[in-house]
Amino acid sequence: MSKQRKLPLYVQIKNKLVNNIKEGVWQPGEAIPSESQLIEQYNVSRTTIRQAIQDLVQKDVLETRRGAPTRVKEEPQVDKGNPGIIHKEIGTNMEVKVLRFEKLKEHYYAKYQLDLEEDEEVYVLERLRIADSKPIAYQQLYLPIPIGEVVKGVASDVFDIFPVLGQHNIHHSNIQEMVSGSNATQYVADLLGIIPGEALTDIERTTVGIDDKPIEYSRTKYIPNAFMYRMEIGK
Amino acid sequence: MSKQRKLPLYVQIKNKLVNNIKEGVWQPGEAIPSESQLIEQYNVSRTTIRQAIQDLVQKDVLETRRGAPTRVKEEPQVDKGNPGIIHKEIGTNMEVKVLRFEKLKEHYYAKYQLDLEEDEEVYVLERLRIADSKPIAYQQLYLPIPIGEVVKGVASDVFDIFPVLGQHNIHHSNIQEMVSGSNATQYVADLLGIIPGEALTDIERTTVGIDDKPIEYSRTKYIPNAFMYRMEIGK
DNA sequence: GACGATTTGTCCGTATGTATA
DNA sequence: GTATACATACGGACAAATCGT
Repeated sequence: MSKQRKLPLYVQIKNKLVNNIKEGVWQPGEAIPSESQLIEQYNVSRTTIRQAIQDLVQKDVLETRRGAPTRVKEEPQVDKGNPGIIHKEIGTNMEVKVLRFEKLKEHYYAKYQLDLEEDEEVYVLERLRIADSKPIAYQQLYLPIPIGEVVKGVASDVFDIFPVLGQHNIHHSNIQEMVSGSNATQYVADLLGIIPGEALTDIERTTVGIDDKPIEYSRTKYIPNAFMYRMEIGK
Repeated sequence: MSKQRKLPLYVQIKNKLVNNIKEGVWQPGEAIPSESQLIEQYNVSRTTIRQAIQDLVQKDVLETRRGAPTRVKEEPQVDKGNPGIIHKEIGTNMEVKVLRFEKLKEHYYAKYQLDLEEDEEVYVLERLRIADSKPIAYQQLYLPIPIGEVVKGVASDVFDIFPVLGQHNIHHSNIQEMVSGSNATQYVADLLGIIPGEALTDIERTTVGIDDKPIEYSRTKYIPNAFMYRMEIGK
């Protein structure tokens, strides 16, 4: 710990603050001690405390408001959904219908995306996403076995599997998506009630967990005007 | 501009710095005056100068290194495609064809998106994006007058206007995009050589500059299988 | 390579403004 | 209205990295 001594004071303070949050001393949403209190506690200047706090505000760990106490951010920032991405399916009455849910031995590309070994199995889940009784998307999800087991019971109940995974402490840290166009095959067209050859908007997604292991590889084919994809980048 | 007086000093300084960059007084890669010089020039304390600079470092506008002069970033951030966004138009031989380029008095929604006053004019640029002699997209760009003047000369030569704007020291800090589906109108279908009613992938984009003023609002309608949109988020 | 001047980074203390509770 | 909190702004000091001579 002697190396700590070489770190700037404000970084040391920052680490202490983060530790208090990690250890649950200060819960999300809770106020942390005021600047004056921290000055006394750590025996440093206001500048130092403020620099530490400002850094953490920047990282979305803390939240400051003039006049009000500084608080720990509600969102644990790891799993804040999609930083700046919104998928919106247009409709009011949403359902999902499971077409298929089984283990697969052979599916090279999915296994490649999920970084699985040649002899490992993979779960495949095919669903129809339905809005107001009309199918709007055909979705294929490929899941590693442990993830699949979690999803198994709820595949037909939940529209989005991530909250469920979150409940099982499976969190993602990285999402990669590819949006492109394709033409409906006969099979998909029949499922979606459209004409073969009609254009679809495809979303191909690979999700990686906080342990850097893939969680999910999926392909979803949307009827274009039943779907909206919104994105914001930058600062 | 008396409202400026109510802004914190460091924000005023920040704006002045950004203006110098925008006006090309300080070119990308170049050093800006030292803190001591800025203190003299603006007659404020070091704290104030530093806060302004730190804010811009945070926004990737400036770059500081202990011991070395502070410089304007070479690539004012987002220009190169940002935290993992790739738009790919599928084809080898790319062209653009300008259909229309003129000032508009009336276009409420575009003005709203561009944060313009009721009586201000707006440039509208309509182009056809062509790959291998086949039209793949119909694009409408709405630009504030000063931006439009810059684009004016090159509208038919460049596929992407941002590098051009970059050369004129107009840089963006924020992009918001909406991807959705639509059906081709008769007008657009004729332009793209498709059948009316066929599905298109729409990209609606609002781009904001480093001075927080909107640069561009655009709508592009792509033939789905001529276009790919790839995105990565997370750490 | 060494050295001094310059520049940014860290840290202290203090004072005042302004929003919140 | 009062007290408390963070936000802004000033000033000074020394450390550490860089750069030109």
